Amino acid sequence: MSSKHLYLVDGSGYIFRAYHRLPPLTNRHGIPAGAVYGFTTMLWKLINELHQTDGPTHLAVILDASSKTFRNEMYDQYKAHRPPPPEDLVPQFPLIRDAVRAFSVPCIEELGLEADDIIACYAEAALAQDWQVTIVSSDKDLMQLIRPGLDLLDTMNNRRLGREHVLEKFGVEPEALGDVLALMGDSVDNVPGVPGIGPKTASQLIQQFGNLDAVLAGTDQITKPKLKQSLIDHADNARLSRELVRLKCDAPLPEPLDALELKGLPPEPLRAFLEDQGFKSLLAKVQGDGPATLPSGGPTMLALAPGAEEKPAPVIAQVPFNHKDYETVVDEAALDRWIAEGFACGRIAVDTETDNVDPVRANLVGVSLSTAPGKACYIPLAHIGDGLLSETPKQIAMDAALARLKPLLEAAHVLKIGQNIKYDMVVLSKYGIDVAPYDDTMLLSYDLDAGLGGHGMDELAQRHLDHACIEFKTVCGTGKSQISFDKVTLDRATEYAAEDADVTLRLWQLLKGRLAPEAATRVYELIDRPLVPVLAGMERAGIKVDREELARLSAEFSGEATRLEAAIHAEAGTPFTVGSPKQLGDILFDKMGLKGGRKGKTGVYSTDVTELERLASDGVAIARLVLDWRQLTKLRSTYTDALQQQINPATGRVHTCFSMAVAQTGRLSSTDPNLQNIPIRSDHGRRIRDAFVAEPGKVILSADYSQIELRLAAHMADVPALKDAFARGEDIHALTAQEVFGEVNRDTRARAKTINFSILYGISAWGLAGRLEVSREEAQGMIDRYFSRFPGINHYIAATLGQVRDQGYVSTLFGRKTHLPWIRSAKQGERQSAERQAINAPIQGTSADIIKRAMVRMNPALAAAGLGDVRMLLQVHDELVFELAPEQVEPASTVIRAVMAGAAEPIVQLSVPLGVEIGTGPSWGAAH
DNA sequence: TGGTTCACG
DNA sequence: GACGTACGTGAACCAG
Repeated sequence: MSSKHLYLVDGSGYIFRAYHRLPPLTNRHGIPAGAVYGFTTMLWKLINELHQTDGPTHLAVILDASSKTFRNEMYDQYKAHRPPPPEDLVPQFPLIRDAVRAFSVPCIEELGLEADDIIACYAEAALAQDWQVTIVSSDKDLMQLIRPGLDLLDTMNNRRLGREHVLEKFGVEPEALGDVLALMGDSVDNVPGVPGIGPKTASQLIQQFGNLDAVLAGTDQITKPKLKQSLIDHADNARLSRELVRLKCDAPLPEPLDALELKGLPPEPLRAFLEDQGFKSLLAKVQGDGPATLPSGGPTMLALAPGAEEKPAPVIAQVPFNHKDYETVVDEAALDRWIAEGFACGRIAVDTETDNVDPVRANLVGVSLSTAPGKACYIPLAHIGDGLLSETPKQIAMDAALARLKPLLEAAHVLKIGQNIKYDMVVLSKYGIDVAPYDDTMLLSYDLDAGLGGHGMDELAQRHLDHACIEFKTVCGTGKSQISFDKVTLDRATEYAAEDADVTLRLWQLLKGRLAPEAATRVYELIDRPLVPVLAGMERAGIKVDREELARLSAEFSGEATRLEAAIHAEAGTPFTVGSPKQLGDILFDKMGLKGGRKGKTGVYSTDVTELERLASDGVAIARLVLDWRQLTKLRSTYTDALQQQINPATGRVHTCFSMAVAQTGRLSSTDPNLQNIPIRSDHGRRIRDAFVAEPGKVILSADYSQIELRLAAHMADVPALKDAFARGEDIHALTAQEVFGEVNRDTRARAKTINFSILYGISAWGLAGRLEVSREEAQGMIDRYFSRFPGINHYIAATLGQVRDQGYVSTLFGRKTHLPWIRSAKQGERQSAERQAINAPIQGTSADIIKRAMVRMNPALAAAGLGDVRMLLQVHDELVFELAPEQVEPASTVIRAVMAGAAEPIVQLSVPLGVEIGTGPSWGAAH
């Protein structure tokens, strides 16, 4: 075997992938160059990576010279439906040839031949001389060439494709692949194939008969009548298709094989080319200046350039966990030693232990500290023993300990490191301590690894330190026998609490250094970290609810529900548990014999709102009754009853907890209670909002962004018609209705609204068809019209999908990443789900970034306007809720509107205005 | 505990 | 040609 190894790069595939992967960028001369940049990067990456393995000795890039080839003489419809290359791609072709030459690599094309044919010819010639051949492509036509000594390299997943791949994908040996391709045809290249035959059937037929001729000769053995007839009717098409997919491998070589020899990579021509185009980040990489750094001016391409994410995780020699080494601090001298140590280190991990998961209700029970891996202590402050046999253990007096800890926790030159430090801030603020400066390992993890797993401490310790933390429940128990932390013995408490601080410090050491190389500094420092004390303040503030009003609503909803239940039982002819989907399904579809299908793996009938609405519109009385019953019981159990329980007796208000590291996209979430899903859409529901009131002498002000996600989509996808409409303040759904349906009325506007949301969610024609209750074809037609009327959306989707497949994550305009590992799932459903998430996450996430920035700036802006006592209470994704004096409404509205509308700047300049709508009233409901 | 349903953006 | 039937959340309830 010769030691020579030829690499043939399918240049056309590279170009189109580069084009669709990158946004429309221009080079230093103002010429479109996104594809040039992408192509150059990919080629550099390829050569660089191959060089580090047992690399190629010969390499060439193969391009298509023209659109007309010998195949058009065989079949004039060949590739006839293929649209011409995009307008902004055409001027990039010559630049791409320049790029290849800059690498000192031959760039080969030949009139009348497609790149695939030239590749086949070179492959044939090289194999004849016993060379190894690798074709850099994932094109299925080229897979026909696979044989011993020849494989394909799919750079998208860095996979080698050989015989096994063809067998797995098409069920046949590579030699028989041409026959399969001929039967199935190719709608993109307009290879006719045989109608009704796709990859599955084609593969099955070839496996059964051996080859195409045998299939066509053996139709009498085929049992399915439709398939048999189609094969007989279109036998000629099948034979023609066989010739169209056959690669021509006997043409003379444009350059001799030896001319493809790789002579290293002379730096000068490449440097000159990159400099001329203004590809600075790539230039830096080529010159060995290390990985791409943060974006600095110029086009956005730096942020998209691959490379930085491929660093190996740093290996830190791990100090073992030994719980017996932790110190229980019970005298002031020992405490002073630890505090001095904290000042000396300049950073210290801190964790508080309390008697309640709700920080607003919690009392401080102890504090743990850590200054180095393995070195941690616990300072018990309010332990009371088990309350039965043991006595209250000896501890430092709370006041004395806090007086000593306060200077450390507030010292400007000592960094306090916490895991979910918002909790500790809320607790400590009740004791007059304002923790600052601070870092939060939960947020570090969230801003680096969103989408790769949870961000709780136990999970992070397992993932990064390979350490299983002592579980809270093994210390305090669970369920009825659970005890509060102040009843835990000091030695158990120390093991648990000090470990938390120890783990937090270790995690901080691992995660903090990743921020800059992984381009997460901006999101962490400018958005999430500064938001922590803002949210802590909102949680402490809480919002007043009118308990009596809630109780009245509960009683009213109860009464109505009881009446409805009786009516439902009467309709059903038997009493049953209306709240049981299983029993309801059996009553509706078995006993009453209504039409409806089984759903789900559990085999229960679906009785959800769409199903019941369908029945109700068919005049089924019980369906409407059940819907009304469900609404009332839902509102009562989830809201009017539960909220009364949630009122904090000490403050008379409800204090939600905002979670910063739960949502995959950067949004907040709200729990205990969830105040982000308080009803508003129904009349019954809206009355619940009226129970959220201002304290006497104050009013509620609600400010919400109007259609922020659609505006961001218009900006991010660069859609002129949508941007203009937003700039002029037009009704965007009406505009969409006009463009898609040609007229605006109630119905078309409602449908247009659905379509607009569908686009944000990355819907399929099937999904839209279901929502609008039209056929799949009609839905596809609407989507097509939408894409043609609003060009840019298409490109955004293609570029986003290319990006996520390439790098495994998508980013917001501010650089927040959402990792989507399922994008590489072998299961189609999981993959498609990840694709929809990829389309939505940058939009939803950018919106989340913007309102978070508004929140970070809000209190200082209000204070600067002399409105320091205006209180921000809630955030509901695109809405902020405030409590203020009536005379403050006017000046505060000005400040709030300005802060919210300008929240993206100066980091991001939007090409659409952000609209802010403000309302006020005695209650949250009235403020809308 | 998992499945179902439904409240919100 | 089969597949699936919109993105992101949290809470309550039923049934096993």
